[in-house]
Amino acid sequence: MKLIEPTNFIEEEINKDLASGKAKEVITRFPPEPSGYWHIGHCKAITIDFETAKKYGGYTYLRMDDTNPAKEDGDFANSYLADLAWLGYKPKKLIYASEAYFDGMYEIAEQLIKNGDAYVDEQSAEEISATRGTLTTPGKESPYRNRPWQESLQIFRDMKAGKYADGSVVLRAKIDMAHPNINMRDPIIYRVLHAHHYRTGDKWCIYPMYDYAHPLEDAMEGVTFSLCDMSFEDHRPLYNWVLEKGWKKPYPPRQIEFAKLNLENVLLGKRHLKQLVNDKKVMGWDDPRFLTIVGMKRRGYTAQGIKDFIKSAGVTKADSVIPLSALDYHIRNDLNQIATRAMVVLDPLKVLITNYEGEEEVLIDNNPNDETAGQHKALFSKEIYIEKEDFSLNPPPKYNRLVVGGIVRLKGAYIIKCNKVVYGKNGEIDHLECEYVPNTKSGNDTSGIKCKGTIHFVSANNCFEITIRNFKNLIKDEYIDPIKAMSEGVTLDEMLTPNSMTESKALAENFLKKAKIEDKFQFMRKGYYCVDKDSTKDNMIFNYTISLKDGFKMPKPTK
RNA sequence: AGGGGUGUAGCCAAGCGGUAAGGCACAAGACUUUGACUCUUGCAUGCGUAGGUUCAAAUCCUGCCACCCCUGCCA
Repeated sequence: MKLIEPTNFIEEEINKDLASGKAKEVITRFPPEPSGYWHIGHCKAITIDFETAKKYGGYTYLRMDDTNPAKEDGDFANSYLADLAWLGYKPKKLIYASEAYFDGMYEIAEQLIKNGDAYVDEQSAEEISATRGTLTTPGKESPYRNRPWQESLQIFRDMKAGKYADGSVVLRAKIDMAHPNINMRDPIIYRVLHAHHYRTGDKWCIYPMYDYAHPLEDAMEGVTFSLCDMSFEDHRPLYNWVLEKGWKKPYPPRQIEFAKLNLENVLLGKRHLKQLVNDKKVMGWDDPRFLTIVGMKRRGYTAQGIKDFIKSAGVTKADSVIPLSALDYHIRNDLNQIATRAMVVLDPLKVLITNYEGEEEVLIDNNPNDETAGQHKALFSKEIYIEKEDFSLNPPPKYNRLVVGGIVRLKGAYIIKCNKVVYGKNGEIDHLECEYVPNTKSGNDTSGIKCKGTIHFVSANNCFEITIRNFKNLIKDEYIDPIKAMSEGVTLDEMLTPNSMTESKALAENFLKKAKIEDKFQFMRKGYYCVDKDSTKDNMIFNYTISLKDGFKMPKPTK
């Protein structure tokens, strides 16, 4: 296997192992426990696992790390397959650790007992906890620690046969109760659990612990590099101990840790998201305000944008917190290349073109940055709607939209001049009276008139009402680190932005009637939106994905 | 003297003894029939800190400081 030009420390380590012959190929795994929905943090791990292996011509397994029947559920496992496919990754194989490796792990456990490397402890959970010692003091050895291995083996077999109650006995690795690393103080490697497993049913009533299971799963699978987050760094000595005592074969897997992804003003914890779902603060796990995969997908984020963001963040061991603006950048960047342009007036103001009768087609580029995207037809007619904020009675400096007596270009159509503001009974502006300049049609402008502003519009004869779902960040700006805030006593409720989801109506070009769920559009000059799954034939709902960058700083109103 | 990690700009991050890449954000300007996109320019005499080694140190050595993780029969 050839070496590559490393782009991060993990690849440097892999290169070293490949060069020295410690490893022969790069096979990785992504090992979720099927007990919750994936979020953007998982995307980082997934991306690293899959991209790293791919770069070396290796491959990646998707392995359900389902060693705890009390927490796991097959629905989650199925959701992962869909999420992974959406992200654009295809695992070499889907493996359920429970089905594939439980037998092998059990055999190895018996071997460990026979070798004197593991023993059955009959102390209570409280006793085990109390004798583990503390961060600064060593633990005490269990009275069962040096019992004959034959005794341990017999009990272990009886545990497996169902003769012991939950919590009454455990199998422990015999390492060192005085070890400065607490993980090495005779860790429990098997516990009794009479629970129904979503894959293996009632076949087992003893289940291996993570620290014992993970290295053996990796080894049996043929994984060569087991990449995980920094919180497992302290577990690496145990990972290696299990391999050394239980696996004993050449080319064991190597665990390498990297720092996980943290974002400002974002809550990702399963517990907290679940609370928000249960309390009906959001629409569900796929709420567009969540950075779960299903949430981001519904919001209109693209897999490409998410992956670009993750790659841009890099792979290191240092703690970091990335502002949301970095994610926004990559989402916009990708959407800019793929989203179809459309004209939608979010807050309509009626305009009558006094010197125009009838109607005519105008052509709008589907994507000015992509010639192959084609064009679609919009309409110009006597009665149109423009955005309220595109007209001003007392314009701020550098305002180049419509003012009384001023001109503006209607995107794809004519230049118009505003002659009169017509007020309604309540004193509000009812509509504008404008005239169009005949020889200024887009693509055919012979007038020579220079017009600074271009605004979007819809024709009354070519629009329909849609529903817009607007989103604000779920967490208030001041809570950059929500978990920390909670630890300081702030409640989840206090951190929530009030009315972070609102609905409004807008007028869209008829062209948008054909749009299907998840289709992505740029509402010109406003932002990116996508069709929500709640849409019906009579009520199309568009989710606000993200705004366009706005270089014009609208000054505060003058009065 | 518990153990394990990490400190480079507002935020990420290259750098691996030869004189601080790049991106985000921000600012100014050009272009523009989207105030988008694109383009140009600016943005660390400084690499947690104090010493030391060297012709030369973000890189090597020593001390100190700060922050993160670890006492589940969770993963």
